[in-house]
Amino acid sequence: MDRTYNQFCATARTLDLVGERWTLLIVRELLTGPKRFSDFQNSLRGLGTGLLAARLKHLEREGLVRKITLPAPARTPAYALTQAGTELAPAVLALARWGMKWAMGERREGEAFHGGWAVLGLRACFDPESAEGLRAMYEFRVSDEVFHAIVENGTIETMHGPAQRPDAVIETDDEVLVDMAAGRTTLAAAIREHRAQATGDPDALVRLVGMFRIPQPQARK
Amino acid sequence: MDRTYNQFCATARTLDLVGERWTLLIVRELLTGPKRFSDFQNSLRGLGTGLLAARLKHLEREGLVRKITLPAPARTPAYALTQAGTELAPAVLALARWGMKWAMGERREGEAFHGGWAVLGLRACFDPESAEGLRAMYEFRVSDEVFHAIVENGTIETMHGPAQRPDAVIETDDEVLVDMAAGRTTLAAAIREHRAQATGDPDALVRLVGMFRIPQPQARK
DNA sequence: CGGCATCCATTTTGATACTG
DNA sequence: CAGTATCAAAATGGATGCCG
Repeated sequence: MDRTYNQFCATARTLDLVGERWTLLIVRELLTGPKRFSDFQNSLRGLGTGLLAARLKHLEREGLVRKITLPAPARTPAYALTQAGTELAPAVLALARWGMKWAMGERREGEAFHGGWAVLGLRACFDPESAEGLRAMYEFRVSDEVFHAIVENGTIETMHGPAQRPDAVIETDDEVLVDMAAGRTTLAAAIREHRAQATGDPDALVRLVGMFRIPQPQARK
Repeated sequence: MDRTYNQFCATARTLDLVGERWTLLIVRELLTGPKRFSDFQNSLRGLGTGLLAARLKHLEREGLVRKITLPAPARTPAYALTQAGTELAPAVLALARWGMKWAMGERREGEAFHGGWAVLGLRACFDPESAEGLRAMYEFRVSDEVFHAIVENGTIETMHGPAQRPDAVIETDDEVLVDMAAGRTTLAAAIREHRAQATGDPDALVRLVGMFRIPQPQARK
């Protein structure tokens, strides 16, 4: 372990820290908020407990992740990104944008799916210009998971958990999100076709559906 | 081989394609233009010929890399990025920017260094606003390697090889580039202190040195 | 639940020798 | 120079057992 490329290069140095298998997916999970050990086990099938523990320890040692104790009443240990870890977001989102355009297509047999991934996908497609002058809070409920998005000053933040005081609430299920990820529908169309229920401030909803630039999928060649 | 995360997620799908060891560094090399098999061997120490061949074959099969024949008089085989491969640039550059801020510091004992990496670093730090309205071509000569940069419409392209008709030429050596990468000097300071020789259009040179926003290195915590 | 330790089968990698 | 072939070392995946 701790193999290094031994290159004085910013890309190589970064990959020395986060380039090993599973590491960037752990970061991806943390981009929507702190996670417990078992949260990772649920969303990262194939990653054994031993390797997960080793990866978390490595990220902690390297100052990308901090071990925390969840506030009462949970009081259970969890992991959160440090500032350095949080700032990996642009890189992870760039990988996600590339994947949306060049690598998504249909869901393959046996592929796992979690709502949080789609929420991060929305963030990756966020278009600051479309959100100019808007300040709004949205809540997404999807199959007993809840996320929220805070839009402000042309920025978006997407996190696990309920919103404080949402301007609008969107309720839907995994199937719709999968269809969106596969490019078969859009947020606007899903609402129009009653596959997603939207309530709250109509203005905030209109702004929401125009806020994302979803890349047109392409074949690689 | 061809292990997959088995997740219907854009980030995971991308990492299925380019997340294995060495793969993104191969892409990094190709971001400054086509490379021959031996070019990779020279810049990627530790990557054996067998694994290199396997990685290139994989990238070719997946439509990220295309095998080409270099134009006369070379006529030797080489590898170039496809459109899909080229569009990995934002992700690689995002990783590089993170590394400049959070992972660079001093050059460590035994770390390799190549001018091309610094040139890519410049591209990663390029600030479109600073280059607004500028159209210029620069040539960089550093220890028997030559690169050029084309600046146009707030975009930059940095490639291996001489410029067609450079507006300015900057000549320097690895040591200066290492100092720049370590944050110990800047392009402007290096020219001022005669550690880099700049010739050509003074206007183009003034614009050049103001064109990059080099991140302030931070300690992770 | 949270997490570490251990054992083992399988993959991946690194290094080198070899060939057209 | 452009790769193949080969083999040893390391990383991973999966299971299981343990302990607070």
